[in-house]
Amino acid sequence: MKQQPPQEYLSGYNAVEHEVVLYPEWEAAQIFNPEQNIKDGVTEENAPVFSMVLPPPNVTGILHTGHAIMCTVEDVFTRFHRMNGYRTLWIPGADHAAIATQSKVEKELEKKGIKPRQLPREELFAKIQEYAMESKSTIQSQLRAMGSSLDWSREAFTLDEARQEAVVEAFKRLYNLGLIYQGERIVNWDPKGQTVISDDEIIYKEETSKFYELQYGPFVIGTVRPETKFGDKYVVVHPDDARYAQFNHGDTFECEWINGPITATVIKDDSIDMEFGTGAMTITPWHSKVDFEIANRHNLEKEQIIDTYGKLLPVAGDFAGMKISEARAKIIEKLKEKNLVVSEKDYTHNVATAERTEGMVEPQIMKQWFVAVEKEFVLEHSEIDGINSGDKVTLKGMMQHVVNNKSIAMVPERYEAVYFSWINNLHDWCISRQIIYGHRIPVWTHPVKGTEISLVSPDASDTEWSQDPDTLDTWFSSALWTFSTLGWPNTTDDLKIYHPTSMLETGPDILFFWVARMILMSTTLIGQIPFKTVYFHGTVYDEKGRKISKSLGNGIDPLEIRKTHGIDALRMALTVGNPPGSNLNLGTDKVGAYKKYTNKLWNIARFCLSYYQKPDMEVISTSPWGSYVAEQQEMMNTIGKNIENHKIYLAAEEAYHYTWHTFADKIIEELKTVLADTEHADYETASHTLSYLFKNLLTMNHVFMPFITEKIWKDVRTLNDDLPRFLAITQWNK
RNA sequence: GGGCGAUUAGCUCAGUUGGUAGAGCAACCCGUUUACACCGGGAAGGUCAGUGGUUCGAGUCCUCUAUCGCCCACCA
Repeated sequence: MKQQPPQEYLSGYNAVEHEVVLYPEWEAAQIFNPEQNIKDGVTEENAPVFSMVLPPPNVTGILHTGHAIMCTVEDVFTRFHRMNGYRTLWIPGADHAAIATQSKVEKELEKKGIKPRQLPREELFAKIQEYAMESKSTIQSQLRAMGSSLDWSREAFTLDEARQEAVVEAFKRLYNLGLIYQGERIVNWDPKGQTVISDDEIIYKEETSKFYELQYGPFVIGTVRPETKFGDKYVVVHPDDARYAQFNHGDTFECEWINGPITATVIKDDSIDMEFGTGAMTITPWHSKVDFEIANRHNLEKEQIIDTYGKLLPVAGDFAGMKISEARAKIIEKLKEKNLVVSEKDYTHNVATAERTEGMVEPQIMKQWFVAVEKEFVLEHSEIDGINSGDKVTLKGMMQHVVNNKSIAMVPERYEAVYFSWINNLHDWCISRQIIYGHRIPVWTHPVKGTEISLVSPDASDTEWSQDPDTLDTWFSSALWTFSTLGWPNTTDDLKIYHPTSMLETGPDILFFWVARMILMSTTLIGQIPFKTVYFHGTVYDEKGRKISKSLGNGIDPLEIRKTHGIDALRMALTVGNPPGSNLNLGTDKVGAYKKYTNKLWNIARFCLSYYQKPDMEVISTSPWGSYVAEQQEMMNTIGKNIENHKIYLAAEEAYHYTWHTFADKIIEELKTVLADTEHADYETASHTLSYLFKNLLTMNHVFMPFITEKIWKDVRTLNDDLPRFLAITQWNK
């Protein structure tokens, strides 16, 4: 018998209309909560576990294609495992993104004429927090819009109460192990942002500036930064340089310099490049990393020339108080008057700028907090392959070990080499920042009673306790993410069940910032790897392969495309042809192609719902179309295998191809002639077979296109009421 | 300077251990009384960047080159 499909199937598929209804239904039924799945009998309690954390989006912006790709890929893996009987957990959250958030809010305050740095600390913090909370709720709703099957009951924020507890505990343990220390070191100072930043937060920009050769006693030295040269009293040459053979290490000489005569010392050091310039240079240890190291090797004096606002100090004499940018030309003028400029030419080189503020980075020697990556310590508790509890280890060593022995696998594999090359050059991690938004360094000092690590004052009645004014690098708290979201430092069931997590899916741009730091924290603090597999998705470019940028206006806004094409279409476009680690050139055309696909599926449903009846396997077994059943089963196996092997780009394409060119073009075409005649001898078997294949077709497509398939499932259930309430919790192979 | 990736149909890209080149989009021809014109059918389109090699056989493995992209380091 034949029935009318629901009225809405008579026109094309309207994506948004269904999307906005379905997500709240999923959420209300808590089907993305693994414990609820067990209660509902969807998952066995002792089933294998699939767990994953969502890389927490920064609270500074709105969802972009990068987020969309992340949600999509992760949701495909999550839904697939949930539908295959795994106890499946995917945890949502957001990152407070310390510097990024603070500088964004400060800019807005400045526009209103408010000087943010003059506000009391608490007041500025409150304003930033207010912005962060607002932005966070926007992002949450956008993650839902993508169809992400996240367990919202476990939502976390890197700066919420539970995570503060985790951060303080982590700091305390590392401090007690001697891995966190405070030291005077040369650091990257951002005068614009008024904070230190880590090496990884530097962006090098090409710049053409003047390269001067200056007469320095008997030497000619080169520089692009004459404004730092006031205090230079060491000239460094290579020990093997024949040109300077007559000078010995430690020789001194008098020479005329910017502000009058000085006494200079000759230093011989291997690090000098004899080919470059004259092979002689003077050093400014306070404001250059390389110079700092040379000075340390030879025990030379260091003197600060530039203050933290980028202005010259009294050592500059007449130039004191000037900004370096304006001082440079004037200094050269004076040097010319003194006849000390030998030559000048254009020179292209890279200058260090701060990622967030885009200000020039000015190295400074400062007292900061560091994590020691090469210091040996005893790892009390270890579940790591190849490391025993009580072994002596270093952070660097463990970070290398777990990837080296494949405890953690990266997909694609080539990122392992990138990872190792970074680790090999790793220096101590500077974790203190001179901003106020973030986790405040939990170090309290007392003039008499010493130092304590805690979130609040060790003794509120004793006002002599004072807390370190700095905050922690935002990556310190996100490095704890795989286990802080599961309740650490408390010993929770969640930790036991879901950690180590199964997979981390993220962009390769945060391999060092985040992936490596998570490995560091997890191995050290809980003696486990944080995840077994790291899957790197590609970067999205436009259809011409250009970077997405605001000025080009070439980005696809997921929320706009949602209105015109629907999320399912976007998800397909982001999945097909997007292998891990390779870039994805995405244009509206591609999304349009998959919009047609959703419509195709819609029309398949219109046909199949007309002939649907509860499939009876016994009837089907006598069907002349048995090969279709076998073929579909094989297809689903292939798709499943490809997902397990991280080839979702192939899996999605296979589902697409099967749906369109096998199911629609072959199977429907063949069965429709039989179904047109209710008296046909094969009518019953045709109807049962079609219904069965159709039901599986929805399952097959659900992980990629959750909305449309779930909507159709609802209509299938009206004809087949013993099916699970949601397709999202229906088993893949049943 | 060091490293990685890419180069396949007009465009965007697949091509799993080497065995006669694939998809989508675009363009071309034909076809609309009931699943769908957001469609169906058909045809067309490629010395797989170049070079040398291994092999019975190379888009696939190895050499070198070119172009593009990315990452890391950074020289005063």
